[in-house]
Amino acid sequence: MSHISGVRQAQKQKTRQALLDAALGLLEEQSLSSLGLREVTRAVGVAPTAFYRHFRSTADLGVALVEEALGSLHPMIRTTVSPAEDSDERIARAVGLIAGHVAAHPAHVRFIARERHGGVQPVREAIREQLARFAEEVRAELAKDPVSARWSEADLRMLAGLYVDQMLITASLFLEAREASEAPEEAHRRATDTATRQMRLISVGRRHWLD
Amino acid sequence: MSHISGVRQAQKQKTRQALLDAALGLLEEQSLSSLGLREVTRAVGVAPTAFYRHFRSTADLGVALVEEALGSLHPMIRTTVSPAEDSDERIARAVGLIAGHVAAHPAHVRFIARERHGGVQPVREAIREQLARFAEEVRAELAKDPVSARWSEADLRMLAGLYVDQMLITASLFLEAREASEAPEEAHRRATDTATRQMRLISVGRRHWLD
DNA sequence: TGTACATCAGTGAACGCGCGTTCACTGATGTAC
DNA sequence: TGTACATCAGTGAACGCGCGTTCACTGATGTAC
Repeated sequence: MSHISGVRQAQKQKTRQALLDAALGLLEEQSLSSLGLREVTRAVGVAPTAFYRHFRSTADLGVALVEEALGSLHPMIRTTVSPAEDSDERIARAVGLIAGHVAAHPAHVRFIARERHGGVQPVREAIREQLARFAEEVRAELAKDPVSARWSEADLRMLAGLYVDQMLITASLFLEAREASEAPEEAHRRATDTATRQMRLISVGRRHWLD
Repeated sequence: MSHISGVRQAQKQKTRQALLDAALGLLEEQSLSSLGLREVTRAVGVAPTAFYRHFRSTADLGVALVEEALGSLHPMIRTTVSPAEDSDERIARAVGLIAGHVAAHPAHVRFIARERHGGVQPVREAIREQLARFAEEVRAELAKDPVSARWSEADLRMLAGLYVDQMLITASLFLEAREASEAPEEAHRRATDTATRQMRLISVGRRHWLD
């Protein structure tokens, strides 16, 4: 079995993951465009030159972080959108799922929010592509819903985009609440309240779209 | 009159503005957290040490850019929100105003989008404060509208926040359209279409909020 | 199983370079009389 | 108006430092027989 997994490959993978983890940690307090290769290797405890065995540049590492950060979002998005009825319970569950995701992966959420419009073009592009895939998934889920029966394709795409943007806004809001110097619990409560009301308004708009 | 304006003060102001303009230009291709003081002075053609006569650091310059970039938005926001009826013409005019603003000040829009969640804390904070002021202005305008007569304060604040976020999303969309390598005109048209549909959905939600 | 050779993840020295910051300075502008 | 002094925006040399990248290397892991 050693020729399938391989001690060497496993060790390499471990170092690669350590570089990704260290970079993600360092990116809590700066942007990718100012992240240094030596900073990352120093944090991991390997020689600077080891970096090149895994990534061509910090931009390249950033693209890998996009896959890692947004890969974990796919299941959550499906769960958030899929149920049929636009009930308050459904909205509460969606908001709770987003809050839970932010609590579980704050650094990933921060990275995406920061680099979505950040200074590193290949990373922006990678995020844009992944979000477009999310929007398409959401659109497909919405299309299944009887509520959307008479909706045009363009309207469905518009609504899917609105949902994806709203999820990111809500996630950012929860992230800011975590970082609030005073009363983060109160900030979290307010974030939940605002997100819930906004999603309700979008739901109301959806329900009456074809009136 | 020279002791009021002052040749010296005028020249200083001119250099300061040149530093701000040069920084804004450099920030089209990177984030503030990687912007170097020497880069900025080199672009202007002054000695690196001259920078300190105007700003304590690039973060300090960034805060000044926030004032400059968001100051110009206040009048636009008022015009966008103020009219009473939720007609399609009103939405078309709002989308047009945003598109015009992006065309007139693309670098300012990019700066705000990039640094809103960027790696420089004082700048994030300055943007957050300015956007909160915008949201409050919007809330006050909405409150005047008869449509909002029976709305709660919390609902008005929620809607104001939704409008502000939506304006930023729309502005980013127009910015991306400008940068689209292929068919930027087509991208602009699609941005207009998406933004219009999304604002319509929010309007529908608003109209039926108290149903 | 044992041996001989190949691979390749990680090393460590070295490089040239641009960075932010300090300091004493210069000379045009401003002020007092 | 003219003179003598004060102010202060911008200068330029110098500093120590960390950066990204190159290169030949080492030694553990993998492969062939």
